Amino acid sequence: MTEKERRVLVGMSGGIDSLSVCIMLQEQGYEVVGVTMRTWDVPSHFSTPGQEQPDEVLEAQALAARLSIEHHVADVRKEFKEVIVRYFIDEYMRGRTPNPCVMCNPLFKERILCEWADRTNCAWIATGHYCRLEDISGHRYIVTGDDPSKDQSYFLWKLPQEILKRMMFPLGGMTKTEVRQYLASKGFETKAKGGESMEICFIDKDYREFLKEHCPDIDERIGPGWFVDSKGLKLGQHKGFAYYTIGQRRGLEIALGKPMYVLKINPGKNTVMLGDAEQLKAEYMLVEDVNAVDQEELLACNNLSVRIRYRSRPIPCRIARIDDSHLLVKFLEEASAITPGQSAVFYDGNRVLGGGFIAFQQGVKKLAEEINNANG
RNA sequence: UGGACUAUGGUGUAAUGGUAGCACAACAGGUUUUGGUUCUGUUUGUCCAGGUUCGAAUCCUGGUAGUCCAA
Repeated sequence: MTEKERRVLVGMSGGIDSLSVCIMLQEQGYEVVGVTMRTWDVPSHFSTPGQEQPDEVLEAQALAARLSIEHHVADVRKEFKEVIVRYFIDEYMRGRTPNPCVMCNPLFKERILCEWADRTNCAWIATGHYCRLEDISGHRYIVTGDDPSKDQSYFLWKLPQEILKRMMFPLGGMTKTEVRQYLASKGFETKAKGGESMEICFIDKDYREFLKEHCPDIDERIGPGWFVDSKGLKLGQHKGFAYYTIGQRRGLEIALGKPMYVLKINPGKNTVMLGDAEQLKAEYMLVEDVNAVDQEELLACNNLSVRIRYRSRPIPCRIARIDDSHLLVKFLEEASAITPGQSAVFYDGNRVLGGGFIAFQQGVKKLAEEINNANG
């Protein structure tokens, strides 16, 4: 084993999970280097007057010092704003619902960790994600973590093979409870009992406030419009389509005697369509920007299921290829609130075969019929 | 302008003269590495002024407002 292969870079958030990763890898004989990314300064994360770094960065530094590991702070605020925050705002302005964690992991976090790994002579990169890796016939797959309530494979479908081949996810075989117990047994009792680690997440409170702050002309660009029903009948006024997302119920400020949900957002007409829970259900969906470990395998899989949002069971499905980056998905069980912009992640059992982003669903039924006719 | 009807939380509605209830909305909390969902909890009301009654959302009188029909 070369010197480089003994060195592993850990993305340290200052939280419970990444700390546990550091300790575990140290115990396994690795030389651990910690990197903490300063992505976005959330005002509430500066709890002491005059401090220059946000709390999570200070916490990570303190933990690294306690473990006597080399530690760096990567100030990536500018890029984060230009890439992730920009994407986040643009998606809402297009009438879609962004999936920032999905974009952030491959396009940002892991890429920057790679750069730092090269710079610090580390062969490996580790994070505290709850998922596992499996190598099958030359491909490396992400597999769900063993703690079903914590599994984070959904957010990682976009990671390319070249990055995956350097990665380690030491927590994939553990439950959150086990991680806490482990941490306590290593002398971090207080930390182990602490609340969930504070996210490195730029949404402090409500994303709507965030949009207004960082897109000051939003209300000029997309002012109030109409809530309509599925027949186009006006139901009331909305505040601007960017403030809503498919499946949303609360915050509509409209009383119709039964719960109403956002069915569709039409940015062209600035209308937001509402309906009941029944109308939210879908048989088909269109997925774009498809990215598979092995496209042939994905298309041929007959045990396929798809997750259309984090924290939901994968839904059994069939897929048909439309072109290189588009798929038509047919759900075999009930699916609800198909939300453009969110990720669709395909699984064979617990193994991620690929994913894509949910597209606008215009014409999806017609497309499905055409494909059925062509095949039948 | 004549006639008829109605008036209950933010909205829509219930309550033989006897504790004003329901749904939706709103708010708060829990859950949660995106948004949304779900769960738990909470607030808010009898148009106004009189009268009858042990007791009025309910009955009576007047006012006010709205809707409908007539012109």
